[in-house]
Amino acid sequence: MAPTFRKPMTDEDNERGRSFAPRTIPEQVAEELGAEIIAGRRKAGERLVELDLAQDFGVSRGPIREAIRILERRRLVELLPRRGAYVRPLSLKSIADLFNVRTALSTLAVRTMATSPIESYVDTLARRCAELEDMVEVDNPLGFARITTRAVKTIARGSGNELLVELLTDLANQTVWTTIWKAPLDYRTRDIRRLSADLMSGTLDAIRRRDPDAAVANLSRLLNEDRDRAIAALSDLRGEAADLKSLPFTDHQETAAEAS
Amino acid sequence: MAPTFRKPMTDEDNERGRSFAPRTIPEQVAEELGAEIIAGRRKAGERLVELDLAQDFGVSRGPIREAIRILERRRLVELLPRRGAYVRPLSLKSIADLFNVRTALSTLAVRTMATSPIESYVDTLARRCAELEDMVEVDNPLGFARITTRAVKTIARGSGNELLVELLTDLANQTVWTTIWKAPLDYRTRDIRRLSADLMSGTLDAIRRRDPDAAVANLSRLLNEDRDRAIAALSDLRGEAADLKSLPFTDHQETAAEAS
DNA sequence: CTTTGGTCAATTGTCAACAATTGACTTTGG
DNA sequence: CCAAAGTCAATTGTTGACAATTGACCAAAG
Repeated sequence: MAPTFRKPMTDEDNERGRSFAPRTIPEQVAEELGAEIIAGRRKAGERLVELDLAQDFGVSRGPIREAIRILERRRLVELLPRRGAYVRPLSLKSIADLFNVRTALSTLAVRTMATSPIESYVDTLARRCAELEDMVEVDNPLGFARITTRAVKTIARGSGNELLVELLTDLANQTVWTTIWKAPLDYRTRDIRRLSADLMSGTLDAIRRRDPDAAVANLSRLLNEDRDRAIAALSDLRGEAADLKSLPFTDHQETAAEAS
Repeated sequence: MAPTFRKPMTDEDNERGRSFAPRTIPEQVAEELGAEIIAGRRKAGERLVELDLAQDFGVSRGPIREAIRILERRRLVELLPRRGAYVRPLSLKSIADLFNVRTALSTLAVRTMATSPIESYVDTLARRCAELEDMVEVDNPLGFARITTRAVKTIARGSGNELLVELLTDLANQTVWTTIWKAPLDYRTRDIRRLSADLMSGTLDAIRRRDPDAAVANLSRLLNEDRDRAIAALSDLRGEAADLKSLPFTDHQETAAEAS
């Protein structure tokens, strides 16, 4: 593009319309492209060609390359050396694995928070609970999922463990993505939303009572039921889930740093 | 600094064709540089200047840039937009956080493995236990720590959850690094090695008995004692830990991507 | 003596051209 | 007709040059 110093204003930019813009171009591209992936506009397994992306975003290949590495870090794309980048597809098993890890980390977060909470986040969590309550009667499962995700992130923040916040943010993005991706969005019925909202409130109460075990019990039940429903819903699409296994890169390469 | 050994990727190299180097330059650089960081040759908080690294490794800045992104993914460096890359320093608190997350993930791994283990990894774990047993009487705390790390990774593999393997590999690298970094390496006395070896064996037995709770109990006790000793040892160096706080980026920047 | 503002070198961000590799297609020989 | 080898376009890997930003240094004013 012309030697301008800023990414040209596009529709996507207006869409996001945030007051504080991300600074560098790779970050902007990563955020936008990541949003496309999470929103399902880029299909699982789709190849991401650098030159195409460069033209789409009006920048050269350098920043695109870095953006792809950022998205790899966020587990949204898989990078195969010399073979290109692909939107990371998830097998049914790896989705289950994902939910299990998420639950394990959330459990640590909520236990920590219920032991010595950061008060301001308790209030934030209370707000999230209220939002969930309001959404019980509304048929907006995706919105409900998003609030749940935020509540979990609030719990991570409330634990004071920044590492947890970081890890759970990435994993939560993936679970939302998964949910949107192919699962029937209406698998959260009204009854289920009722139960989820109650469990989250129960978690909040337990935190306020400084009762770690109760907090863990509530939250892990919530997340495990979430997992079971998501898996069940996805299993119904077995046909499509099947050709998922045939996609490129279910295998992982060696992590080299095991130097003896 | 004087780099150890590395291949300056020249035209001659390509013509001759390297027998074993199917990997790309950024990966090689990341591995080498990551090893330097883990080995403590690069100090915590040290700035990594692209041009210097480029000259050290005999390549241009492009691959260096990507290598840095790889190391950011592995949590070994912190990347500040337009301000450069730094060897990630860890506050006492974030070390504790790290160990806690590691325990939480290991707990999930061992519970899964004890429920439905992949047999081949049970054997591998048995081998690790034997190695630990052999090292009880030897005064090689670093080696002991490494075998422990490998055993944990084996447990992750044995759970069949690839995500866990990936996450625990990164975190384990950091814990080893931390241990080397400033903690007195001799904080693992013979008695402590004795206990650790026994707890790992207990974990193995529990897995073989298909007793998840016992497996979790053994392993989490092992890891938690590890954490407590590491923290205690590091706390003795409070003076040095203090100037750690004065390093660049102990403050937490906004996580802008609070996906709307 | 502190503060404000400007200048400048060092460093990171970006780009476009070039090199090397891959995977598909074509050709050739059996 | 099939198999093996060679060819080639598309794509990723790498580079050096150029642009933009940062933080430090220094000067002048309060």
